[in-house]
Amino acid sequence: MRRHVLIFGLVGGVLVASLQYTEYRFVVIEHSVELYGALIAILFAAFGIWLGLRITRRRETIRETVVVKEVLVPAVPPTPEPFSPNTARQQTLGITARELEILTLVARGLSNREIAAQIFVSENTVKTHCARVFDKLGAARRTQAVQRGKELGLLP
Amino acid sequence: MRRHVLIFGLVGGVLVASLQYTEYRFVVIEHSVELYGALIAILFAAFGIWLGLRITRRRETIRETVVVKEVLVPAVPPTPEPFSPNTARQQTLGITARELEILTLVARGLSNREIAAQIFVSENTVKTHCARVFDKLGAARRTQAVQRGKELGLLP
DNA sequence: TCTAAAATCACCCGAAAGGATGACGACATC
DNA sequence: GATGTCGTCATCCTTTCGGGTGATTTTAGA
Repeated sequence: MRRHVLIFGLVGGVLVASLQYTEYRFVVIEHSVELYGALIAILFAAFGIWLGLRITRRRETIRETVVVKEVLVPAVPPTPEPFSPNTARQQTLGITARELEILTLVARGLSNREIAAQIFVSENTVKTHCARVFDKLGAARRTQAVQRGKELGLLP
Repeated sequence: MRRHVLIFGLVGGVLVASLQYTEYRFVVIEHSVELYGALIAILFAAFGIWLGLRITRRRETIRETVVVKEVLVPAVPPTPEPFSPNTARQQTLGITARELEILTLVARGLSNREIAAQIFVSENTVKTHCARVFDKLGAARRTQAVQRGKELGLLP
């Protein structure tokens, strides 16, 4: 995580350097300092948002694994079907929270690339999670994994 | 996380300091646009981070003790849910019976080859049916097609 | 503080899937 | 007979998936 700050520093440095460079070539002529500032502002605001999302993402997915609720299933389940995930089964299969998260995104029909973009990781990482969860589910394809996941009550 | 903000602040400070330093050493020309830009950059990066934290700061991490408890559910047959396929929707989408048949097999997690073997046609034919039904469902992948099919009531 | 698990990322390779297009025969309908 | 739909099959090409391996970083828990 420290790495992000480092990256930030580097990017900032490079940006400032390049800005200095281009400054002396184009921008300064038109004295559009406001535009220049706005550009930097937008750029860094976006970068900051990204960084904020990235460093907090892991915080929210922290260990919410074992919150086994002692829920009594009503005799006549209401129609909305809240879907309580079968955490016990997930435990016995050794499927991590992250893996299940990827699996749900797979079930929504997303490609590895789309999943990667959505949770801010590389496509390779998504593939790794997929491979692991496929192995744990005994599935050879993502469609099969989704089917198994629904059978086992891991997915709604 | 506080630590990271701290580090971030430090890096930012160093950046500004070095900028100032170099500013006063070499580029003492009247315009300090770089410093201005750097300041804006840092300011808005911080703002972005704050924003990112804010928009994702919903639930605190909850940690509870593990109490895996088997609850005896009042025996209620899950109500097999006869599942009447939404034929009307199928009609409006122009999905043929054969295509829906292939789609259900896709939903079961079978590969094109397995489907071909099961319904005694060539793999190419399966691919053609798949392509057609994907097009009609507006899906790019089979997982997406399955998801759409369930949403539309075409699949159980 | 040390250790094990989890998460991250990369690279390679082969297989599977998907897109585009064309073709052919069966069958129904006009 | 002409037309249209459906099912069948093919080829070429590109993209995506999946398996395997190895590595580093982060986190949790003892």
